[in-house]
Amino acid sequence: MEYLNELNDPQRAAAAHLEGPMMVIAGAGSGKTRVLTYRIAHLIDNGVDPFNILALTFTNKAAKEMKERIGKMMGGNEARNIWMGTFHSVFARILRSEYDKIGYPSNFTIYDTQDSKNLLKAIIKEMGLDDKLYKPNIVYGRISSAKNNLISPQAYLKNAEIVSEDQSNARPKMGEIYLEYAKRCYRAGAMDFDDLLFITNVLLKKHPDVLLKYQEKFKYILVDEYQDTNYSQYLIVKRLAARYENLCVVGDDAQSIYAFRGANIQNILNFKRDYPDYKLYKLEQNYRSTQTIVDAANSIIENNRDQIKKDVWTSNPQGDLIRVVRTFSDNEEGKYVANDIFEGKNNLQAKNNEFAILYRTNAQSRSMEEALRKINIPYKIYGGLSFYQRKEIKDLLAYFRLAANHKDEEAFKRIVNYPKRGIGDSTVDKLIIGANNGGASLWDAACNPAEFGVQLSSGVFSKLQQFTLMIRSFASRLDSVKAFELADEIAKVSGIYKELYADKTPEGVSRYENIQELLNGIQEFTNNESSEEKIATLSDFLIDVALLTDADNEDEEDKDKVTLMTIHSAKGLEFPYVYIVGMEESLFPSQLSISTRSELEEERRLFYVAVTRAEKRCTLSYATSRYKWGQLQQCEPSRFIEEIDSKFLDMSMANQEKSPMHLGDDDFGFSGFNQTPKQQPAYLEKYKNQSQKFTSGNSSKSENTSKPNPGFGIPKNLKKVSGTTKASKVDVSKVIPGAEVLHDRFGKGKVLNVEDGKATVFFPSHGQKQLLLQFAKLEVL
DNA sequence: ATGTCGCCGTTTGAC
DNA sequence: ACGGCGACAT
Repeated sequence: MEYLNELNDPQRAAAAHLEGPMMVIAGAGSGKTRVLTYRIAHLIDNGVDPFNILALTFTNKAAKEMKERIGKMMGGNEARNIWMGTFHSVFARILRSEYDKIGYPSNFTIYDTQDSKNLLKAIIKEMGLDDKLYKPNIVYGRISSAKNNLISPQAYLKNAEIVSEDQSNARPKMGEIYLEYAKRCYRAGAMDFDDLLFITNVLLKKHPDVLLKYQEKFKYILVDEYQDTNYSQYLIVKRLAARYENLCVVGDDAQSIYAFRGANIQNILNFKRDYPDYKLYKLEQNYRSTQTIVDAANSIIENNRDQIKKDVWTSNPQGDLIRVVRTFSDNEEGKYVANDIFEGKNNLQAKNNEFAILYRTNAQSRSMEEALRKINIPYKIYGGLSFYQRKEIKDLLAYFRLAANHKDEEAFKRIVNYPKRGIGDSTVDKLIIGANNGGASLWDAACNPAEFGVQLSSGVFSKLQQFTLMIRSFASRLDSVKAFELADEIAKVSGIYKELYADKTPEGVSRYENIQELLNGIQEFTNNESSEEKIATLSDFLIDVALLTDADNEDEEDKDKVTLMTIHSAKGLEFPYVYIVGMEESLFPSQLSISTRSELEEERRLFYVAVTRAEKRCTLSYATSRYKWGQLQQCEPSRFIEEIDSKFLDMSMANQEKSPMHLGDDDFGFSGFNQTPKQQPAYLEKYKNQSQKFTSGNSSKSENTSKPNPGFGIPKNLKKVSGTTKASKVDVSKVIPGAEVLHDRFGKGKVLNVEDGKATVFFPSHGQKQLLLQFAKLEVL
């Protein structure tokens, strides 16, 4: 037990806590994972059976890492028997074993977000509702938050407050959609992510014997990232812990950044109410960052009203000031960061993987990527479309799913005519109607169309039969054949392999490679999970796959690369040198999150998370202009920069007259239009004053923009549109100067001149902008 | 039954 | 700017 000596006093106290409810409030970098792992080891050393421990995390990765750490500490196989995983994976497992109590098949499908939205889209269409009003995203969000708050469709329909809310949003049918959606999921033997938690709650509530069984099993419960739990998760934990109250929750209210997806910070604040005799441990010593970074982060979070009082400190050296860098454009910001990393590698003797570039939105990665690529710095990007969400992967997985669960409606629809086999939309529509009328699954209707009143031509009927026969033949070997063997066969027999192989476009090649990668993964799974007693089957693979994400397979080659990611995905990570880019109003804090205090405070916590990722040096950068949705926008520095106590800031890079870097040739996208003031077309002169007026308001806040746009003879808010990619019904070159035109997004404008098939148009209605248009969709008025 | 065009949406995102 | 998807045309 000497490992407890590796901890500081509060850490040790928390890790040594054996019985009764406890909460650990852990400041950034204070060793919270360490406490969790040491406590689990300590429990086992004190005679607790690993089978009686449940540890819940927010990502598979976190669970895996913790398991490995405990395994290393304890030696032997003790750690293997701990139930450790995400809420979803742990309770999916329980639901599969208690399937008879909940009326689902044990091999129920898990619908991912896309499946759910597709089903909702279909339902909205079937109900004859306006899909402009009932947008799948909105409906899904509404249903999701209902489920996370344990509101069933029936309760939803009866809830006066909700009903009137939907009514005032002109969406009175929301409850009916929810009800139909729930029915259809049930009929398809499918649960969505929220169902996994919702139905677990139902199970534990309706079946006291089951509840008791798991209360007895999980005598010790630990929950990581407690600030990120939603109500549904909170209640599961509360129910399970009710008997023994050996509950340990760990979190940091200052790092709660997921309220937008249902996380409820109140869960931390309410712990005291639920367990009055709980013990509170505060981890306040930061081991990660320099004093400057810790103090600066504290000065940021001080601006929040809602927080648990704590005093994060460090005994680390003072370190460098936080550098604030201003550039003139997003591209230049990229160049600055790339260059600075390049220099840093030399001056600091640092490796690529010691640098991270963090941003608020994924779209910001582009300018960073370009700049890094130009000077050959290897990097890796997190985020974007996950491997498992790619179309080709979902297609192949749909074959597996349908084989395992014939009732899976979304899988059926996805592959019944993919690859093309002559079963078109009209056939599927007929089957859906038949199935709905008979209250049966799509599969049942497909097998016996006549029974459900579906008239099909004999040709289509036999094609359907071939299809169902094929699926059945896969199904017959699901549990007897090695996973890889069957998966490979399905890829071939279904025609997917051939279809993708034939496509020689770059995208097609990459799709083909993705399929191969999936098959490789299944091969690996087959080898790893097979034992002498049991082979790993495709059924086994399917149980895991719905809950897997990209982070679960890390590449070896990615080891020494600069990391690019959103701040959200950086939570829990640390890097010696961190760049937080795009420190601009409207971007960070996001335009969409500044209307209420709580939203703004969440953005601020996000900033706190970003700064506390840095160990040695933190750099903030902002651009004074950047492209957003193809439009050049003027930007002002983020309010968050001002919130940091200025004694921690090095502003020298923000106050320079000229950019610290050479201006790029094309940073402003004005080429051919703006070379010298002399060449400036006369017609611009008369708009100049107007335009300057418009811009001055924008840049007033920063004192450093005495020369906002040196060397350019036209007002900086004028902009060139290089032309919409998809050319055009209207030939712009035919537009006559002086004509009034209507543009599809900039509204009414006046044509100033036409040259080389490009029209220069002035749009007073659109922020006083003048646009150079080529191939634009213009209507002459 | 398959291809083309235009419109939508575009903060953050695990499971 | 740009990708995805659905409506519409071929």
